[in-house]
Amino acid sequence: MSEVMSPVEAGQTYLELHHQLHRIVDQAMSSAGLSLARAKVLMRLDAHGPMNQATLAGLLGFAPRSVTETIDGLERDELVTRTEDPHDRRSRIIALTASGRDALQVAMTARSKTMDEIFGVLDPTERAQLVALLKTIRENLAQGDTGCGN
Amino acid sequence: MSEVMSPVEAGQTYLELHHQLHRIVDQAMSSAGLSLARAKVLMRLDAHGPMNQATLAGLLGFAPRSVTETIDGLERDELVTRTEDPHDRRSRIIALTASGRDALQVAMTARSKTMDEIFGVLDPTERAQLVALLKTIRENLAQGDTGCGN
DNA sequence: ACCTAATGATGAGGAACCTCACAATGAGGA
DNA sequence: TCCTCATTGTGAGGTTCCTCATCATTAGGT
Repeated sequence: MSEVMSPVEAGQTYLELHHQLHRIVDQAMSSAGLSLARAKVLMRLDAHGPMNQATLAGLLGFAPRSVTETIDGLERDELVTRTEDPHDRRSRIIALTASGRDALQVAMTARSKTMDEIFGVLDPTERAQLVALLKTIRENLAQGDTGCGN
Repeated sequence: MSEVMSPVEAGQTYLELHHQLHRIVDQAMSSAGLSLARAKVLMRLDAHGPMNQATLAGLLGFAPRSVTETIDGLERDELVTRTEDPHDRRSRIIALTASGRDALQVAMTARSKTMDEIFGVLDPTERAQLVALLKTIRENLAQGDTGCGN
């Protein structure tokens, strides 16, 4: 415990949690009707309003191709609409529908509940600590990468 | 910063990093010849010796079906072998080959380098803190779930 | 011995990511 | 104008995960 903590050991611990945590959150949200991936998209649309897929890809840190696919599904389920952009005939504007907004709300409730279960075991000070550490990592990540971060 | 840190906010930060971090590590390792997923399997085999797929699934926290698929690939590339279990005709024993061991070594080097880049920005005390927090989360996770954790 | 239940692996099918290649469009310079 | 280059979205194809159904085998009770 008080041994020297190598980056590799830290990474090991992180990666072990990684998989489990993602699955737990995704499962909880899927049960509520929206997978984590879909919710991520809808959250952005809710926060920033309608936008084209390229912008969405930038915000999410996804490849454009991945956005196409996710939107395909969301459109099929009528949670978003894809309309032409009058100013640029290449681009399609994605917008939340009313059902999309409803679904998002339900999913976010489930999400919060799951987050409480997972991160509620830490006290507020510990959570602040954790977030500070993660942000430090994120900041120094942004250097050599795609730079989409947030 | 000194605001109250809610579980949801902490989770938000965690999930944002999640995707990026996974991709960075996976890409680095893939460039070195072994994807993260494949390396995970090979690491377990290296650490625990030959075993059947169910055991492997338990150790990894994967669904058995996922192990079958990953092993298919590894076997195709001759990094592992699948042999009959003389004591149980349902089961197949997975074992590392020499090439598998070599590939793993190369991949682990790449992995370490990437971990250094990511977690090296924290000092040892911070890393210890991070690991402690993650372990706290993991411990309390094990209650309601598959219980494969490590 | 037999019948039932648990277990090991896999087929089928799906979701969420990716890269690479490409058509259509837009934008800017010569 | 026209030529080139960047950008938007998507087809094609791959990987890594999943669940659910199924088959073969083993194990356990009676």
